[in-house]
Amino acid sequence: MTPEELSSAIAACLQAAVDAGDLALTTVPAVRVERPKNREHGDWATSVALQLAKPAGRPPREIATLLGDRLGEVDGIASVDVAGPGFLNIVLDTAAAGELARTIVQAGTAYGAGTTMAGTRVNLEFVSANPTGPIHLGGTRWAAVGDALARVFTAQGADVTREYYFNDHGAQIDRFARSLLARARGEAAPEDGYGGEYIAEIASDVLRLRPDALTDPDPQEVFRSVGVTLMFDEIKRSLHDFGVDFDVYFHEDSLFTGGNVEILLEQLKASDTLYFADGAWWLRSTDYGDDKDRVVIKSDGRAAYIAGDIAYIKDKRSRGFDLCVYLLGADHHGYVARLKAAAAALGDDPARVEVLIGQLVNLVRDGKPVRMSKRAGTVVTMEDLVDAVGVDAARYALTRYSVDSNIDVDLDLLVRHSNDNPVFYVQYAHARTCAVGRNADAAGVDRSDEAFDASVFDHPTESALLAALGQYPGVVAQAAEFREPHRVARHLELLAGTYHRWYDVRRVTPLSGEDVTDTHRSRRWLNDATRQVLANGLGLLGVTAPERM
RNA sequence: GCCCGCGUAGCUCAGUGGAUAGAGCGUCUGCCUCCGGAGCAGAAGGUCGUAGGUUCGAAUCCUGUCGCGGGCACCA
Repeated sequence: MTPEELSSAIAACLQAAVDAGDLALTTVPAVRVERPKNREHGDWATSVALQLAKPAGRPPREIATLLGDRLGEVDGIASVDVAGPGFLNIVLDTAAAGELARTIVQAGTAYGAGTTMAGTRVNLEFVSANPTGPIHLGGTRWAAVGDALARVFTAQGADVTREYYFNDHGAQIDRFARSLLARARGEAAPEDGYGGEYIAEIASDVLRLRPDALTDPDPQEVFRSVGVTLMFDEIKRSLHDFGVDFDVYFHEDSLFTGGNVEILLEQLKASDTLYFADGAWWLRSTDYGDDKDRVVIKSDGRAAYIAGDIAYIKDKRSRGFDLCVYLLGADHHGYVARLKAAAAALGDDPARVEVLIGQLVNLVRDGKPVRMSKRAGTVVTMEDLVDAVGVDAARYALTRYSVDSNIDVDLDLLVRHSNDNPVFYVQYAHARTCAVGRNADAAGVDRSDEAFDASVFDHPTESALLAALGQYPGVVAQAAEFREPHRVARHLELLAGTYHRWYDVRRVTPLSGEDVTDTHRSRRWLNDATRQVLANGLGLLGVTAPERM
């Protein structure tokens, strides 16, 4: 019995109590069951009776007793106790709890998948770094988190499009082009331009592809178009090597071709969300929490930057997405209100635009913060990080924290103590399950259906392991609901620890001289179920699940 | 000044209003005569920044306050 099934059973008992007139409730709430910290409190516990005390107008313990009596009759539940102020502590039949091992093995890679987002078409935009340089640490964090989030959404049945907004339109690109040109001519970088070795490399690559670049009538344009393409190819390659491939690379430039933005702006003037003042057209972004309204059409009649954002949202929605999610760094948090207002200006429901703000990554060296600067060349790139610790460790380390937290990355420390990364703890647990499986095969401990006897799982570590396995689907659903893939990583760490403790006290393969029994065979199921969940979870994070380390 | 996020063990961080607040790293003590010691068992270590409030119950919700990070253009 999984926590979800137990939760449904409790809800059913509540409904039955209401139907029988034992309990006065207008609505039966969602029932949350949790794993008590204290094992004395049973396998699972719920505080639903405490929550219902007020609406039902009854003392919590009375409700708990009434509910517990009904719950005790449910198949698979061994006992129900009322404790403390009105908690219900539930103990499952060993066999009912253990059945989960078989369920998981049979479900395979599908275990943990859900349907909470079934049928939802989601556009998930992340990274979207300007093609004026390689992806740095911050972008790397969003690549890891965004891709994991996409996988989590997909696991909940969503149809996800990973999208990268390619800013190839504005003044920063011009600065980039001028920087390349200056370098090719052997001049110093422009005052507002970009430094760094990569500029020299790209400049020389441009010259190799276009030997005539410097003598072209418009050399800067040559460096712009070829340079941006080269830079973008490099970004794509870094992302690919990082295990992140986008479905759509959207070029900002394409919004402006054919005068589409101008046409849109004319239409927008009719929107109540826009108004005319001081010679310009403004977006009422303050209605969505902005500090001030934003200019959409400047007084010179030209489109402001935000016009592109509006056109982009329109484009996304016209492609049929139900939900447009943006994953942005905290340095862009001012965008939230603007994007919501932009959706409203289009006559759209702002709730369809969801902006996730993640805190920034700090570069630290010897415990001291180092300011990253493209100009100064003190940027740590995605490639630097991967070179230092590898893709698995990098992705895991960037995904296991809440995006609400700033994280520090100390490259020197990472190189020195790369085993500190909990990814190895989790991967090791997976490799161990595989090793146990190999040994079991060699000893003839097969996994036949008729040999499975869940009632042998009578050790506390087995109860704990089954509980952790049972919680996994709920964790994935929560990760999707709250857009927090780090929950998956944290649960895998819990599961790995639980597995190690079980491994320490229970053998799958018999000692030499002993016979293979159904106890061993049943444990094989549990071992393999654990392997499956670890593999599924690591898969959601884009981290490999090695069979050997 | 205004807005957003954060403040939990020495360090890095988990913690959908519930029972005795957790993990990893670090420190200390044990465990390899049989499935992987990249592991396990145990110990030490906390006024959950701070002051109030709401609640039967607050690390969690609300308000003030202090500290840290970020943002506040007719730039893009």
